[in-house]
Amino acid sequence: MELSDKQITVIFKALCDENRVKIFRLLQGGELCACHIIEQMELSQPTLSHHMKILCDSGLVVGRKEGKWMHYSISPQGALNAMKCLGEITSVKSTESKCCKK
Amino acid sequence: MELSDKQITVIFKALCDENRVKIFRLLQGGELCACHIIEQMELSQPTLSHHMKILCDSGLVVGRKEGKWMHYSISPQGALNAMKCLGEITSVKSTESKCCKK
DNA sequence: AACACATATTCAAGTTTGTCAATATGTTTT
DNA sequence: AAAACATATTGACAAACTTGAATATGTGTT
Repeated sequence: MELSDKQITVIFKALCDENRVKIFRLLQGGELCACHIIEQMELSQPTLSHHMKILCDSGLVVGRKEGKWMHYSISPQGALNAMKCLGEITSVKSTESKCCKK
Repeated sequence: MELSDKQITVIFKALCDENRVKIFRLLQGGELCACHIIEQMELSQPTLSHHMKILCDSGLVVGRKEGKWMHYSISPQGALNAMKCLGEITSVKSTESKCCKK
C-alpha cells in the first residue's frame, strides 16, 4: 500500500519536536499513563495531551483507556511501519545524474 | 554514539513537509541539480534553496557542487543513520506497565 | 572586465505549531 | 446525586516555519 506525501509527514511529525522525542525515551521503559509522563516533563496537562494526540496520530504510539486513565506505549507495529516508510522514501532507484550542463 | 533529542528532530524535520517528501521522490530517480528540481515543483528558487538546506542539514540528502550547479542526491549513509535512529528511539526496552491505580 | 547564469541569503509577509489558562467531558467514589 | 479526579478541548498568544521578492555571492563565458 502506497502512502501519500501527507501521510508520511504525519508519521514523522512525531519526531520533529524535542518534547515528543523525550516522551519516546520515557515510553521505552514501558507503558505509562499521562500523569506519570507529566511528572517527568515540564509541561502543562493540556500541552501533554496535545503532544500525545500527535504521537497517536502518527501511529508510533498507541493509547489504551482504562477507567480514568490513558495508558500510552510505543507501538512496535507503528514503528515497523515507519521504518518501512523511511526505507521506501529514502531508497535510491537509480544513481544516474541528470544535470544541467549544456 | 548517542544522538541528542535536538539532533533527532533535525533528522526527521526533513520528512515533516509535503514538498520535501516530494523532493525525495524526485531524488529517488538519481542525482538532480536544483534547476531540475524546481522545474518539477511549484516553488520559487529561494524556497527550494531553503528546503534543500533543511534536507542537507538532516543528513538524508547530500549536495555536491560542480561549477555553477548544485547536485543533490539521497545519502544512503544518511538514510541508514536515520533508520538506526528511528529504530533506537522506538525500541521498547520493557513492556512493564506503570500506571496510576492506587 | 563585463556579462550571464545558478544558487544562497536577507527580509517581510502569512501560516502553522507549541504553549497554557479556562473549561468541558468522562469516570470512580462517597 | 454530588464530589473528586484524569484527560480532552477551546481559545488566545508567542515562537517557529514556509514562502517569495529583492539582493548577494560565486562561477563560467564573452
